[in-house]
Amino acid sequence: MNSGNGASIAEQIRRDLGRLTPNERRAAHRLLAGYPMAGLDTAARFGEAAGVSAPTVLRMIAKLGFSSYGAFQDGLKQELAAQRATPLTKGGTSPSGDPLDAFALAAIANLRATAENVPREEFDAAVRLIADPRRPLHLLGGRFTDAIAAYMATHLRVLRPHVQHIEGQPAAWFDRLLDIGKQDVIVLFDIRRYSDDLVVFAERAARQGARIILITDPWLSPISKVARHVLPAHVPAPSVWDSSAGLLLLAEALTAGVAEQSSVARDRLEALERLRRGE
Amino acid sequence: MNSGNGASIAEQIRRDLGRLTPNERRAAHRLLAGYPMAGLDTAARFGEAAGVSAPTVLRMIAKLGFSSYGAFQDGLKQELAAQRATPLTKGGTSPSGDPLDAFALAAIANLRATAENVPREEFDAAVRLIADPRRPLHLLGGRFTDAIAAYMATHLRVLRPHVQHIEGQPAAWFDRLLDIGKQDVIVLFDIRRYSDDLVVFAERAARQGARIILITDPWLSPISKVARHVLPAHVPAPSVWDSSAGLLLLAEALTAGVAEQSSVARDRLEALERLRRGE
DNA sequence: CCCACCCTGTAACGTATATTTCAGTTCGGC
DNA sequence: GCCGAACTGAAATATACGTTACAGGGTGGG
Repeated sequence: MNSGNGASIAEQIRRDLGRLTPNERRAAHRLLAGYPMAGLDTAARFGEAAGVSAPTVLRMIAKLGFSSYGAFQDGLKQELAAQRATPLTKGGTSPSGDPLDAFALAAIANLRATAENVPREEFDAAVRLIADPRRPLHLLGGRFTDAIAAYMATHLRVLRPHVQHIEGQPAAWFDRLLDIGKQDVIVLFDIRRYSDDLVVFAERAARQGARIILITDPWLSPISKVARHVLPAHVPAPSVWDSSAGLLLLAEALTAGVAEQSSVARDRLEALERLRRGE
Repeated sequence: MNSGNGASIAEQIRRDLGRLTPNERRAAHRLLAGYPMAGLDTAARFGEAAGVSAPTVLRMIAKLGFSSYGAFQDGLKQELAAQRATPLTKGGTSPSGDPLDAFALAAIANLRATAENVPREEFDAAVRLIADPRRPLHLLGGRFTDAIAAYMATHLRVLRPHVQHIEGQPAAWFDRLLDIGKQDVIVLFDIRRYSDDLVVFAERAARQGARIILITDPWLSPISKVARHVLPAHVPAPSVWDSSAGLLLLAEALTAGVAEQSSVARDRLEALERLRRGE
C-alpha cells in the first residue's frame, strides 16, 4: 500500500521522527544525511555507519510502515529512478509554454542520451557490415518507423549496390526470405508497440543465417534476441507518440560512417559527380 | 582509486562490449538502457528483464572486471552518489574524434537553431491549417525528404481523415492536381538541390488556390514564393548529405500540435483506444 | 533500593541470493 | 557433414543477508 505516490520517503521519515526511539533516530538521521544512497546498503552496513545494530535499523524501517527492508529499498529505488528520469526539461505543464521549444528540448535530450548510450563497438560493427558491398542489404521498419528505413535506404542506394527497402504488406515480406541467407544483412527499426510481423520476420531471417542490425528503443524490441547488433535510441516526447529523432540520428550517422569508410562508396560518389557534369 | 579517472561503468561496458558473448551483450544493453537502476536489482531479476539467466549476468559482470556482483553494485552506487553531488557538470561533450558524437552535436545544434528561428505565427498557423479536418491534406517531399513526408502522413492519418501522401513518379503527381482546389492544404518538404518537379507541382497547385505549407532549409526553396507558410529548418551535418533532424522535428512538433489542439483528433484517439481494447 | 518496562545488541535461524558445476545445444571451422 | 569449442541455462551449493528470539542493561517510578 506504499506504492509510488508523490510523498517522498524522506518527508515520511521527518514526520515520523517523533515516534522513533533514540537509536532508531540515529539511524534515521544517518539516512537523511546520506540520502538516499545510505539506504541502499545492507542493513548491517547501514547500521554500522549510523553506529547502531542491524535490528535497530529494521525496527525503524518497520515503524515507517514498510513490510520489509527490501520493500523499503524498492521504494528508494523508485524515487531515484523517477527523479533521474526528469533531469531538467520536464516541468510537466509549461516551463517555457512554447510547444515547439518543449518538443525541441525533448528531442535534444533524446539525441544526447542516444549518442551517450550507443556502444561504439556496436556502431562501428554496424557500419562495417552495412558498408560491405558484397553483402545484400535489406531495410525494414514498423508502422511508423518504416519511413526512417526508407530514408536510410534512399541514401545507401547511392553509396553501394544491392540495397533493398522491403515494402508492401507483411505477407509480401516473406517472399524476400527466399533469397535471404548468410550473406545478407538486414537493418530493422522497431520501437514500442513492437510489430509482431517484424519479430516473426526477423526470427525467420535469423534462422536462415542473415545478420540483423536492430535499431530500437531502450526497452529493446524482442528482435534483440536474434539481432547481431543492437543500437538503442531514446524516444520520449511531449506528444501522443514518441519522437523518432534518435532513430534518425542513428540512421544518418550510420550512413555518414559508410560514406566515409567505404572506398566503394567514395568511388561511386565521384562517379556520380562526373555524371552530373555530363561526362 | 575511484574518483580520479572519469571512467564510468557505462563507458567501461561500451569498451568491453566486444569481448562479451551474445547473451552477455543483451544483459549489458539492458543495463545501459536502464542505467543505472537496472543494475541495482538482484541478478536474477536483472537477468529476467534482459531475457537471460542469472549466471549469464554474473559472467558479464565478471568480464567487466568486478570480483563479485556486490562489488559491481557498490560501484554503481558510488557513481550515483558522485553524480548526485554535482547537479550538472556536463557543459558539453568535448570535441572528441568520435563520429557519432560529432553527428549528434551537429544535429542538436540544428534542432536548437530550428526551434529558435521558426516564426511562432507561422508554426501556429500551420498547425491550425493541418488540423482542419474539412480541408483535404496532401504531403510530398523531395528525393530524400519524401520519407519525412511519409512519416508525417502516417501519423496524421490517425488524427484526421483525408490525408494523402503523394507517391510514385513525378509524372503521376500531376494527376492529383485534378482534384486540388482552394480547400486543399499541401505540406511540402524541399531542401538543397531543390527538386524541379516539386517546384513545378507547387506552382500549379498554388495557382489552383491550394494552401501550401513549405518545410525547407534556411536558403529557402523557390517554392517559398508560392507557399502560404514557410518553416525553415537547419540542416548542416558532418557528412556527404545534410541532416533531416530539423525537418523531422518540425514534422513531429506539428503533428503533436494537431493532436493537442484538434478536438477531432482527440475524439479519434479515444475511439482508437476503445477499438484496441476490443469494443 | 528494588522492580518493571523499554531499549538495545548478540546470536541463532531461515531464506533469498550469489556463485559454481555441469550437461545440453549451438555455432563455426575443417 | 562431422567434430570441437564455446555458449547457455538448470540445478546444486555456498554464502550473505534479513529476520527473529532472547538476554543484558539502563532508566524511571514506587
